[in-house]
Amino acid sequence: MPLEKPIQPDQPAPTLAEAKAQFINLWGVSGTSWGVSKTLAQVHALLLVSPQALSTEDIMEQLTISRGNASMTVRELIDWGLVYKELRPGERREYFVAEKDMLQVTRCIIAARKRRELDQMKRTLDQLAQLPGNPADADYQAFHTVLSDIQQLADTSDKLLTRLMRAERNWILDKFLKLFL
Amino acid sequence: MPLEKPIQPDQPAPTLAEAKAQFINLWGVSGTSWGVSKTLAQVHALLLVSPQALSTEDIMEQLTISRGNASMTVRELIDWGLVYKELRPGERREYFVAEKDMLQVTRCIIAARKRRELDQMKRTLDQLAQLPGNPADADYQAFHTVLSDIQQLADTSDKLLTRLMRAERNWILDKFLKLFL
DNA sequence: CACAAGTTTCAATAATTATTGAAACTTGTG
DNA sequence: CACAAGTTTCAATAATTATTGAAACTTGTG
Repeated sequence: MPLEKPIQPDQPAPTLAEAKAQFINLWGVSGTSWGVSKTLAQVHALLLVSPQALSTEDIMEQLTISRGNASMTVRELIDWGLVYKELRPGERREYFVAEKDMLQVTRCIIAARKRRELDQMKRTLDQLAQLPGNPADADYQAFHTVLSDIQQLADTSDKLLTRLMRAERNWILDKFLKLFL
Repeated sequence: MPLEKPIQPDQPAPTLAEAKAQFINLWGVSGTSWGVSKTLAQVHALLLVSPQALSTEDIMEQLTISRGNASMTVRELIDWGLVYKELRPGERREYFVAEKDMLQVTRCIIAARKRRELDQMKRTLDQLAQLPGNPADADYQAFHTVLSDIQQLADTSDKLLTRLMRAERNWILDKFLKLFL
């Protein structure tokens, strides 16, 4: 709740905490239009703007979410490769840090979305394209044209995304953009 | 319902109708992982594999959805630029055809997703970056670094998507892929 | 092995999002 | 302008998805 509507500060300029809260809020909203849960995006944002590693307890407190939610969400972020566990010798409690290199973050996000949105579809398309039918039927041929156009498109996207994922920072900035824009 | 579980055909090979039904199903499932409603994706798929234009009535019937749903969904597809109205002289009823050129379809989808996912975020980011704070504070600077990294990333994505949208078929296939893969 | 300090799971519930369907609207025609 | 043949809107409801929180589990230590 303190993160949603920060109290009016004494000085006119917003405090750092407020700015962070707004950022977490923005990321949460954007997250839902990106197809991830609000909480996932918010935890990611919180860790991105935290200089130190945070514990599950910290995350629960700062975002006012339940322990279960925090635990599951952090685990998912680790799966995506966006967050790392930080273990402190002699402490039982686990701490979490976000990957701060935005290029790396982008790679993880592209990889995750590709897995979710593209790979499954390609598998099913391949299967569909195999269904044999009457090849003399004009209607059937039209259907197959649509199908193979989509397959080609999926393949092209796949290649493009794979390439982007492997891209180096300089490659993106220099070769790519300067060449094409 | 006939579209969900097609009855066993007499001949071993699947009928065209079955293959189409499976495609509509696939597209519907993929749609949800792409963040659009199942119905939107299904109506699009249905129109993609229909050689003739279909009326609202046809769509309702073939997908067993309500009139309201069919009406709203078709209107949204028209907004996206994926479907056109076809008016027949002397007829009150409206018919709908899908854009069949997959390159064009891709452009529409990229444009729509960019609008939804990127443009709003860029606007809010710009706003956030303006919030002034204490520039001497190291913590504050770290925050601003994250912010401007994200902005740069958003800008790069924006340019890349804009470029892709304008791309010609041959440009994509030849120059782009052959050069980079 | 008992306990403390944590983490994870998962059934119940809350929140969100999509869909229905009846009423309101639009448009062309006699 | 009344009516027929359609389309659109939108409040109510259904379906889906996210979240809670208590119970089960895990792990290290005396």
